[in-house]
This record gives sequence, structure tokens and C-alpha cells, in this order.
Amino acid sequence: MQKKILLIEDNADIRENMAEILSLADYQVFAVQDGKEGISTALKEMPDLILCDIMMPVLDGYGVLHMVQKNPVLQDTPFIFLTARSERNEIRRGMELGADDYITKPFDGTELLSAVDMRLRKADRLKRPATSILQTSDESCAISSGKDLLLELAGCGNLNRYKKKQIVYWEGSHPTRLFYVQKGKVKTFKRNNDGKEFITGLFRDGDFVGYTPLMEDTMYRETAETLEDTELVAIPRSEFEILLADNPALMKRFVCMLAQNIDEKEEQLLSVAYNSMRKKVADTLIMLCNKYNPENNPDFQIDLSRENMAAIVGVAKESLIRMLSELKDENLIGLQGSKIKVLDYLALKQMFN
Amino acid sequence: MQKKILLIEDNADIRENMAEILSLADYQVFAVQDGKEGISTALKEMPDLILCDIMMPVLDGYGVLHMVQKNPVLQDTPFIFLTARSERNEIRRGMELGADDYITKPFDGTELLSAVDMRLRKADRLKRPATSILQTSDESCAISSGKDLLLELAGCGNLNRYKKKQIVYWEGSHPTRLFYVQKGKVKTFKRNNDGKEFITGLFRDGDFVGYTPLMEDTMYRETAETLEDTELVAIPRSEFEILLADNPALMKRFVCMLAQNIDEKEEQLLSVAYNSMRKKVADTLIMLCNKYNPENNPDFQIDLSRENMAAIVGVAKESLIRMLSELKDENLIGLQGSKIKVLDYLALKQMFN
DNA sequence: CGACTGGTTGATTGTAATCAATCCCCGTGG
DNA sequence: CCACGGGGATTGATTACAATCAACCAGTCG
Repeated sequence: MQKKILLIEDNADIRENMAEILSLADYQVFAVQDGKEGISTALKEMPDLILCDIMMPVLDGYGVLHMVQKNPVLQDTPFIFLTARSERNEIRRGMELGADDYITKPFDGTELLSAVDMRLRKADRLKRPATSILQTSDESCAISSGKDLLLELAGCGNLNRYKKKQIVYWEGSHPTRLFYVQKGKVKTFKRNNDGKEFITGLFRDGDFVGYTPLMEDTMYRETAETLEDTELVAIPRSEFEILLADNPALMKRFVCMLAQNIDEKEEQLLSVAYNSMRKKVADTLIMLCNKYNPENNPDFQIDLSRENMAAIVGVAKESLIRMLSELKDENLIGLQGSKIKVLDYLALKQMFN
Repeated sequence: MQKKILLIEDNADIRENMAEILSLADYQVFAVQDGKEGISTALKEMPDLILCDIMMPVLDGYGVLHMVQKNPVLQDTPFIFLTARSERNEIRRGMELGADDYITKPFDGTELLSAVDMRLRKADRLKRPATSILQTSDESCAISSGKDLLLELAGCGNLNRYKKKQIVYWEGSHPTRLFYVQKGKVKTFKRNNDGKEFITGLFRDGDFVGYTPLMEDTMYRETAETLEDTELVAIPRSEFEILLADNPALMKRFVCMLAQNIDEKEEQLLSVAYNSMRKKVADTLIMLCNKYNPENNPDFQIDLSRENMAAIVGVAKESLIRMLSELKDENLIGLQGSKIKVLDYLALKQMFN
């Protein structure tokens, strides 16, 4: 929605110039030339933000700010004042009266816009809580309604049994089916030049595997292998395509899966690139918990070989092991044989570099 | 009730002096000496206000502010930063990042106390339950048209001009438009815990920016900023959605873009995780050539700051620079000023770890 | 029993991050 | 015109961290 900005400034040149910049940035601007008019316009229009000069005839900026603060319906409106570049004291006085930011004149368009934008964002955030609740409930609705469709889709293929460590498909081959995990675990991975393996995806019962190349109509870009004895439903490509074409809701589901996948990968990129091993390991533990123990069962243990876990984190197996024992010493996790139990979820989650 | 104040300042004298003043004014002060400690104390104590120096080792003030803003439980805590008297730029940068006020050093006790007091009062006021939550979310300006190709889609928004280094959208905000680059360059990036930037996408004329969150109906997961003066076409969300729904071919195009995106990100993950810096830099040079010089013009030069290029590779700026000069010594690339010319494309492409 | 797989620990090494200083180019204002 | 300041780019010195190599241990399967 277009935001309303009230601009109070006595100098006509400056006023028009600013109004123009703000209009170009797609704000709805109400420009007035003195404090009194400012207050009345504010009450009438309920702007989302007020820009106000300090030095003005009739009612100066401090006066305007004071009145705004006193009025319950205006007092949470972000208030930015305008001042001559050098006047440090003016600035301090304004801030101490409760302004949210200031712009110095002669001003720079970018400065103006970023200051305005930031204060609007801050104000928005404070208004938000109710909205976010709506959104989450909304989202979960969409998921549950889509779920039936997915199950239906899963019903129309034939079941295949795979033993532990069996290859489901190879990188470079062309997809002829979509897979649905009925039971078990599957990983997808790529190898780099010198053969080191990096796990790009982990799948459990209820997940679809191998849809990306189907949607984009290319070959597999990674290899898929079972992590334990697994049952997969194989849905013929043709069938999948027919369903997808006839069924916008199903399409929507898969599009969301793709998009979410991108988000996850980006997050992971950031982490792999810059975070300490300690944090990466902690993040991975959290990810594994969320994936395999969403219902938060306190007895849950992560069951994944060190090798595979290292290939998820993107570090050497030995380094991972060392980090795990460090975390054990700090009582953040427990190690039972090769299984891992998360003891302090929060500490892991808030770990930093 | 006594208010809690978190003070983050590396200089011991200043820190103790400020802590004393604040204690005398009956605040409960938690004084720490660096950004990391600051964040952990903040999470533990949930202060009512944060005072934070900008120039600090390890994690600077901007980094702290960034983390605070990202954390939902801390983001509404008033944040005042401390800076040397003269540094106007520092102040502006801090305010634009969302600080609430600043104190200049050497500071004056009254100034400190009134700034603190004002921000606490403002915050208190905002904590009261919001009165009018019911924001009208209807921005449906249904303009249906028979256009069905990407370029025509691009034709139906309005043109905006952006200067170099301007933000197009912020991580965490909600998308209202799809952007199409008419002219110029845009990057999208995320920051990790300690504020290091990682570039997740580079866009040039002819590219669409910001479609992922639109397709999955969620907020932006990264920030977009222009790399040079840029013209963007902004297509209203409603319009995009209508077109997408009516037009399977358009949908298919965007789905392919998503899927390709995943492939690229996976490839990058593998590379960031295991390849030597040498290879990562070579790969990035190749990528930049393919992106900005697809027609293989021999005079082409890569024009990108070292800072940004390092944020693509995912390494420190200095390391990148060293590697570039190594490559120059081997005559694989040429450096003219800050521009880079690829001299031996094949050798770079076939580089090994 | 012996071969094998997966887990663990220690010692060493190489690479890249960090910190600090300097340089260079450019625009600006006296 | 020149001094100045700011933003990049660069170089050097030092440090921290994780990869690697090597050895050893503990099950377990045939």
C-alpha cells in the first residue's frame, strides 16, 4: 500500500524538491508550509511518517514535535526533522525531544529516501504481530489442503524396495519418474573434482525426490542413494505431467517446494562460506532435529554416519568428530555409540561463530 | 521498575565511566567489551535498551545492530550507538541501519541520560498493545491484459530510476512487486551473524529480480541493492499473479528459472564447501564472463569492486586480491585499475584444486 | 579368527582470515 | 592550483583453524 508522508517545510524550493523526490519513490506526499497547517493535516490524513523542518515561522519544528507526541493517535508516527547541516545542537535537541531521525539540508536524495524507508520499516514492524499470526495459520491451511493431492499423486505409482546404500538415480541420467518416499531415508549428493562428496538433500518418508529436473526438463544434476532400507513409490513422468497440468493447486505445491529449496540452499551457502565449523555443525544438528524430530520427542536421537554428516556440513570427517566431542564435553549433545542426542537445543540454535 | 541497559564498548575507561553515570541514574547496567559478548548478554538479560560503540574489534557496532534487528525478541529494543564526535558518516550509516539515536564521544552526562531516557519512554509507549491493527491489505488493482510473454510482462509496470548502491528491497519485508532490470546491475545478498555479506544473485538488464518470494508467497529472504545507476520496471504483484494464473507458458518459464536457480546454487555449494580458493576465484571469473560477456567480446572487462567479488566467491577481500595478483602474474588475467580482463579463458575454466 | 567398516585421537601442515598500514585515485573546496 | 579527505585497492605480518596423514580401537560379519 502506498504510504502517506507529511512534509512540513517553509522554504518553497526545498519543499517542492523533496515532495518530488518522495513522489517519485511512490509515496503519497502532503506538503505544507508551516507548523500549524502541519498539525491539522496530520490529524486529517493520519500520515505514516512526518518530515518537519525546525526553523519555521508561527510554530517551529520543536513545537510540532511536541504536539505530535502529546496526541495519542499521532504519537507513534515516525518523525524525521530537517535541519541545516552544521547545527549539531539543533539535532541533539530534536532527538532528545523524541524525533526518530533527522535529515540535513542541503540533502541528498538517497539519504532522504533511506532515512524515510528505514523509519517506515521500523514503524511497520511494531504494528505487525497480529498480521503474522494470520499468515501462519493461512499457510498451514494451504499445506493441509495440498496434502491430499500429494497423497493422491503418491497413490498412482508402483512401489519399489531398495536396500541400504543403493543408488536410486545417477547424476547425468534423464528422469523418467518422480519418486515418493514411503518409508526410509534417501540422500542426494554431488562430488567435486577430487571426489569429495557433498550432500545436497536429505529425504524421509513423505518427501518427494527428484522433481527439480522433471520441472525444468533436464537431466539429474546429482546422484540419489538410500541411507537405509527404503520403499519408494515411482510415479511415471507422463502421469506426473498430466496431473500437474490439470491441477493448479498441485503445481502451486511443487513451485513452493522449489522456492523453499532455493531459500534453504541460499541460507546454507551463506553458512558454508562464512561460519565457523562450530556454528555449521550446530546448525546442521538443529536442521537434523527439525527434519527428523519435528514433534520434539525428547528421546529422539540423530542416526547418521559421521561420514554423511560431514558431507552435509561440508567439512572433513575428523574435524566433525572433534567438534562433536567438544560439544559433548560442553553437555550440549550426548553421544551414544554413533547416535547423537541433542541435550541443549536452544544453546545450539543460538550458537555463534 | 529498574530498567536494564546493556553497554557495549571496548575502551575500558569510557565503559566504566558510562556505567557509573548510568548506575547513578538508577539503571541496572550490563557492561561488556565486545560485540559478541554484547549479543549473548542481550539474549540472556533482555535489556530495555542497548548502548553500543561502533568501532570495535571482532564484531563491530553495525554487526551488533544487524543481529539485534534480525532477532525477533530483540528487534524492538531501543538501540543507541556511540561514535566519535566528528564522524557524520558513521552516524548516518548507523541511523540508516535502524539505530534509534546516537551519543558522541567524548560525551556529556546530561546528553547521555536524556537520550537514554527519551528512547526508553518511546519504547514503553510502543509496547502497549497496538490500537488499530486492521490495516487494509487490499491492493487489488485488477488490470487484466492479454499479454503472455516475459517482455510484455516487463512492459506493464512502471519505470523507476535507482542510483548506485540504492536498496531495492530489504530482507524480511514483504514483496509487493516483481522487478525487471531495464538497464544496470543489481545484486542480492544476505549477511551472516557477524555481518559478512554473501552475494546470492547478480542481475543485469533483461533479468527478473525478486520472483522467488512472490512464487512461494513469503517475505524476501535477501536484500537487493543496485551496483550502478539502474532502471527497474516494477510490476505490481496482483498483475503478475493474474498473468501467471492465466498463462501456463509464463508459469513454465518461471518454474524453469526457479529450477535452474537450484542447480546453480547446488553447484556453488559444492564449490564453496570443498574447492580451493584458487579454483573458486577462477570459477567466479568464468561465471562473470558468461554472465556479462556472453557474446565473447575480446575487449570485455569485468567491472566489479573487489569487495563485491569477494562476497560472491565467499572469501575475504584481501585473500581475493592476493589470488587475483597471482593469476595476473601467471598471465591468466590482466588488471587495469580495478577492472579485470580475462586473458586465458580456457586455463581458468580448467583450473583444478 | 581375520578382514572390514566406522569411529576416534594425535601430530603436523597449509591455507586463508585478520589486523594494520600504505597507496592511489578522484572529487571538492579553499 | 593544491591540499585534503574518502573510498578502494594493495601489501605485509601474524594467527587461527581445519585438512591431512597416520595410527588405533571397537564392533561385526562371514
